[in-house]
Amino acid sequence: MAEVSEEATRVSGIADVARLAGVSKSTASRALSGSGYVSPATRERVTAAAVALGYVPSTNAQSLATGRTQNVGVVMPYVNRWFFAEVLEGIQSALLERGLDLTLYDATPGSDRRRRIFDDFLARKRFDGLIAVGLEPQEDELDRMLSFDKPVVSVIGSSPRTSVVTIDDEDAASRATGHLLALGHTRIVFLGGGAGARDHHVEASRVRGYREAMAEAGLAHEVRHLPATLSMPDGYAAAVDLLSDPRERPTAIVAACDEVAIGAMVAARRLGIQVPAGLSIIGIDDHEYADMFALTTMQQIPREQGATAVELLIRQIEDPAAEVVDVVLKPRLVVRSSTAPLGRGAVPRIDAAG
Amino acid sequence: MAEVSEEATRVSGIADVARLAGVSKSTASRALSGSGYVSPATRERVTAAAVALGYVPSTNAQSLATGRTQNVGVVMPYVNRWFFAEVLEGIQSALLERGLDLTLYDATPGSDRRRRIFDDFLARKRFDGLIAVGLEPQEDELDRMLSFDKPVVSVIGSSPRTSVVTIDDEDAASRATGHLLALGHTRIVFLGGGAGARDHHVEASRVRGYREAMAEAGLAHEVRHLPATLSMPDGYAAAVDLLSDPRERPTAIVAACDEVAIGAMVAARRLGIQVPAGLSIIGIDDHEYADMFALTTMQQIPREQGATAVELLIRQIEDPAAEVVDVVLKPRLVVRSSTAPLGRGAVPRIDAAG
DNA sequence: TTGAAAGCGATACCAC
DNA sequence: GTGGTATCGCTTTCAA
Repeated sequence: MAEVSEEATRVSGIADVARLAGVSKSTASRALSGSGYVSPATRERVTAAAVALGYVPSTNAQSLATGRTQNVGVVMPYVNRWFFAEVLEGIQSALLERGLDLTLYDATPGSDRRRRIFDDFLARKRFDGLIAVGLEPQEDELDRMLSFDKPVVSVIGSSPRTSVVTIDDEDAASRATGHLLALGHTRIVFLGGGAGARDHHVEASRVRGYREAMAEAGLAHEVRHLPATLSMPDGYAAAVDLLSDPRERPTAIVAACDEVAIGAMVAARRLGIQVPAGLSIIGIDDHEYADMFALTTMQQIPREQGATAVELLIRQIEDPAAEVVDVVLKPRLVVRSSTAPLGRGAVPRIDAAG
Repeated sequence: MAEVSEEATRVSGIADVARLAGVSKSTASRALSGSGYVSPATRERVTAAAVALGYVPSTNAQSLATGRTQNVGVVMPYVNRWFFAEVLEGIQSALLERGLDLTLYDATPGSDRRRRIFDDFLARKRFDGLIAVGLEPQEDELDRMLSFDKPVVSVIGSSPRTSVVTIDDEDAASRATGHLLALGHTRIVFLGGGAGARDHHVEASRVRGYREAMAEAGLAHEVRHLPATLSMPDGYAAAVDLLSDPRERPTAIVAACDEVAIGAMVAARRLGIQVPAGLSIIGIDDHEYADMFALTTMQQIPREQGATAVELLIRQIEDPAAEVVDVVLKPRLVVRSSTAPLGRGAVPRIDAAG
């Protein structure tokens, strides 16, 4: 390693570029950053010199001088769940397109790590803005993020103090329930959410949407919510409980998300219950696996939510006075074959598409 | 926003701390960074002043002065696959413990984005070291990463030029196959891998392990590899093909990874084939869902691989002369109930644990 | 043990 | 249009 770097040409700075182009540092800087007057001829010479030297500006020096870091911080509670991973990818590509780096803060809820992230790491302000994914009501954390005096955009969750990108969770759950009602189901259970100690905004909204749809259909007495973490294994376990007793068994399930829905499907099959013949299941997400499980679901596209969040953030970085906006997406119903009219469910086809 | 920042106290720098403590900037710096001589009394006064002012050093200025960024770059092809997400979490927590930031470069294979990451982003050298996860043989990309003259550690893949953390893929597949052979199976198919254009090192090694185990058992003529992407939907689709024709059907499957294995299980159930009664399936990973699907598998713990990678990297950052090492982990067999002796498979139990 | 001053590598204001 | 120079905030010799 040592011998390589000794032979290698010293990394060149803007001073080298200026020298080679026969201009001053200031002119070189102006020519390269594109701000300020430089004659076309000079600009060309400087650019050529930069290319010739393989000049790469030091972002550190730039940041020091300008106060801009060219970097965006992303705070999210998990990275190993479909929704979050997709949002992350959406954010990443939107950022890359604009030449911005992404610093990830994986802040598992309730962990010491999370506290440290908020107390120490974020305080370094190595970002021009922050995207908070699924941080939920936690007011103190939001306070903290806003205290840095840099723009913040939330994905998921409602906050009057930041721009927000989210789906209308209540509406999504309500329409999912409506789909089942339209198929003639009345014994409809809502599965998942409300399992943790804290009140999760997304989960609560979805439960509410379900409740209201049931109430509107005059089925308030049939309302039944079975809590579970928003994960496939937990959805599976909860569904096994739910479905084991034939007398208590519903004819349809609205799952809090696709992972839970798929867990429920697996449980149903394990118990010998045909889906959708014996049980209809609808989810919310349109998860990567939804197609293979032929899952009917309310589709959201987290990748686009991530990209939108970046857009909103950039806007605010460029113009701090830009207004805070909410982008509320309406998921669309994607019908596959995990739902069927009550009592007339067809046995699912067997092929790659499910 | 403007009015807030105007009322707020100006963010304080080390100069303010020094002034408050009644010492010079240099002394303050020494006291805070812990390098160089400072009398205990002075140190205390400086520390107190720093706390009083809520001083947070500017990492940019620090980096500019020291050349250290306090930041590690992580390059990985996906973030939405179990293995990668887990490795990422492992890396993140190890980094946070040491006060280092993590910049993520999600370099989807073959994308323009990926090229840009290598050409432009990495070139900024905003990191003290790089962790490359699953970058595979790509020599040119490795060249590029090494050209920055900063330490690089790979997770997965073998490279004589960087430290590597990986499992012994060949051994894993070979032992997985051995497990099936021991149960009396002979018609064993290897499912997954080898689907893309490029030769994926991990996949190739696993296939080889399978081949050799079969050959050693005198079953070279039974060797059969069905390609598929390492994803659940693809594993599912490939398995549907494989299992549809009863005459061609194997009695056991070694899957290239758990996602493929689970896809195959779902396919089997869809086709009415009992697992393990009619078909044994073994995977490699010990995926989050393995338990719920009662999948027998060769366990690896990617989270720990990530943490190990961080350790190796730090060591090299602190001592560039530190030797390059390979950490090769041996997965252990976790027997659940997706595998059974040939012809005597029990019907799986029905409970939460699978 | 402490302080003064010279960088680190850019940007940006202000003359020319 | 272009160049000189102060500046961003910290670290780090080198004297004292």
